[in-house]
Amino acid sequence: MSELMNEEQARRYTITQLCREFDVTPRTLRFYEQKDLLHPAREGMNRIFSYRDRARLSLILRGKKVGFSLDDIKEMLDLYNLKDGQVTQLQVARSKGLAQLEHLKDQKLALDEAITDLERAIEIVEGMLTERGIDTEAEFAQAESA
Amino acid sequence: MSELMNEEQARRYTITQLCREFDVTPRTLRFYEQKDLLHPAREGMNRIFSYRDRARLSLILRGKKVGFSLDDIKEMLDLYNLKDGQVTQLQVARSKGLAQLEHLKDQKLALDEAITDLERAIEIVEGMLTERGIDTEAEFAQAESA
DNA sequence: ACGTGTGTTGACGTTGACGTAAGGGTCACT
DNA sequence: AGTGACCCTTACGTCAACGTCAACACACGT
Repeated sequence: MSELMNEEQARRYTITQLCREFDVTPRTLRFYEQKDLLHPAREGMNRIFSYRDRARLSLILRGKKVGFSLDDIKEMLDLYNLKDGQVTQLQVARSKGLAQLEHLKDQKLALDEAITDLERAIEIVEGMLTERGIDTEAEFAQAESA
Repeated sequence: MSELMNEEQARRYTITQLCREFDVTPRTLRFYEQKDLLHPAREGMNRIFSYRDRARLSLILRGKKVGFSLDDIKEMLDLYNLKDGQVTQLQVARSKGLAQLEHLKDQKLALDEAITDLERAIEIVEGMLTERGIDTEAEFAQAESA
């Protein structure tokens, strides 16, 4: 490979480069382009991702990690271009964030409830088993994935 | 015996009765029948759900609540009929329960991480907004500037 | 010239749990 | 006889976020 990395070339990424860096598949990046989340240029047939694309991808994945839908993410990302000092974008992001946060907290409540429910159910089942003279202690978790 | 039979016979449910009681739609019960989770009898064209069906539905919904898939639920429910003192059924239920419990706990860890991530992100956004002289103190939001 | 590796483009499949449409029957009241 | 409530059927649609092909293009090294 060439030793000189001028700035322009440093800010260009091929699809597999980005895939490796962010651990996603090419299909995913093409999907994001199709969804208008990324806008890679073309060189012949091949996609060329810019530094901006890379930054957007990073934001997309972070957004996904906290449970935003791709549509939500697109909405927030699109506001980058409005340039009213980015205030609108920030306000939208904040409001969406607060909503999502509430959503996550609701999920957490439901999840905690599910966990205690399930724990209690398992205890009942184990009680029924020991009643029948079957040992349920110190067994290895039978990792039976069907 | 005859009185008991009468009581048993009295426990017949139409589709909408069960729907109202468990807050599900008719489509759902038909779907469960199609998936072999419920086995209502017919009277003419109409489904007649027995007390057993009602009990199964209750179990189905409880299973769903703790995150079991319908396939898992079916597997466990089907073991009711094997009658080896129900030991097999209990053992399968226990093992599936433990697996699902681990799954839920994993989810909980991810969820907690997502929540703190999102909280931090919101703080950053709010910081950027107050920097721009915009008020972020919403009326019902509990988040105050630190 | 050849294979290998990397890229491209659709188009269809997957998963889970149903929803919806479209059409029609039966029954009790009024 | 009409109205409305309830019931049935089959079949296709939905959502999210991709996965999985198939078929084809291009460059590189040998």
